[in-house]
Amino acid sequence: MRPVKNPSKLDDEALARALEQLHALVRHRGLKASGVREAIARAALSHGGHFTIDELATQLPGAHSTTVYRTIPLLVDAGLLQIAPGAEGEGRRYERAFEREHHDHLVCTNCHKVVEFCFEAIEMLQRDVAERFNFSLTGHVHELFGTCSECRGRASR
Amino acid sequence: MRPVKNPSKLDDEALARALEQLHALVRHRGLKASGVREAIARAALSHGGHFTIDELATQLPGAHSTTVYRTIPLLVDAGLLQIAPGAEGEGRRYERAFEREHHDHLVCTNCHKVVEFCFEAIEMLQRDVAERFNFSLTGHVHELFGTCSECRGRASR
DNA sequence: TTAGTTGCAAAGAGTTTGCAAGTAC
DNA sequence: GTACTTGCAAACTCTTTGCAACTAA
Repeated sequence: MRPVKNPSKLDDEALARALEQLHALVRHRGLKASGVREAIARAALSHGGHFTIDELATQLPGAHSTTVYRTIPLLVDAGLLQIAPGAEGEGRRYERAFEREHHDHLVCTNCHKVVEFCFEAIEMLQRDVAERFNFSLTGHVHELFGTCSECRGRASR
Repeated sequence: MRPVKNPSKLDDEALARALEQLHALVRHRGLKASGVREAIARAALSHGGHFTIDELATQLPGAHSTTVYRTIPLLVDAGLLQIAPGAEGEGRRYERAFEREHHDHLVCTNCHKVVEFCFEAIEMLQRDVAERFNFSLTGHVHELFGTCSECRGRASR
């Protein structure tokens, strides 16, 4: 088990790879190139954390929110983004998936601090579960909730 | 690891305990008894799986959906129901929490079939993670996504 | 009598769709 | 020229709120 560092912004090369991956899907589907779509992709990939479609649209005066709504599923299909888990009740949130290592979350329910971790032993057991029930596994959401040491210390003081 | 049988309906005694637990909360909050509320509680507790508020309201011609929307949070606070995780995108879903053993979910992303399972080995590793990062664990969301054998068979045909 | 409960209608938030104008190829 | 893309407005779904009538205590 090990902590996962917060996703640093993609460097220019990685961004180019991501856009090429998107263009590959665009070509494959017989769609056309578009500057607005690329701008949305750039903004989404550069965003460090979890974002809603509306937040992204606000950052992009050049793109109407409807267009962002229409573009995000394409970016998900292209493997650039994924739905961010959690966010019960609010609008759906997305996060970068491209060249981002897999991680699970440990969340402090008091101060909302998030620790990202990666634990191969758990992933192995998940594969066992899927096999046992004859599922072919494509993903998972795994979030642990609790109280961090700081908050416990603060509470007992 | 073992599957968790679909929650069989509560027997009459258990149902009575659940309703008493609800009435305790109602009294504690200074609310009043109500037949409609009890009917909603009965229907929610008797429902075998995950349900939306609208589905529940449809089963209850005697209760307006607005009333169900108003009642469900009370049932959650009373420990009778909990939000069913997953359901990304659709309306929120609930499931029984009262006298129901803990379980995680394996969800088919194609037909939305849900298998509930319980795997103590994973729970142990979760406790290890929490300990490693000095968190005191209070809960978790753990859902595996994939394609079930039926859907894979259908797709390859 | 007082205060919680209910149904109905309307308001809100988030998201999707129809359409006409614009644009890539 | 054909077909995809975009912005705008409207529609749609899910959920919440305001209000008047009803009801438990």
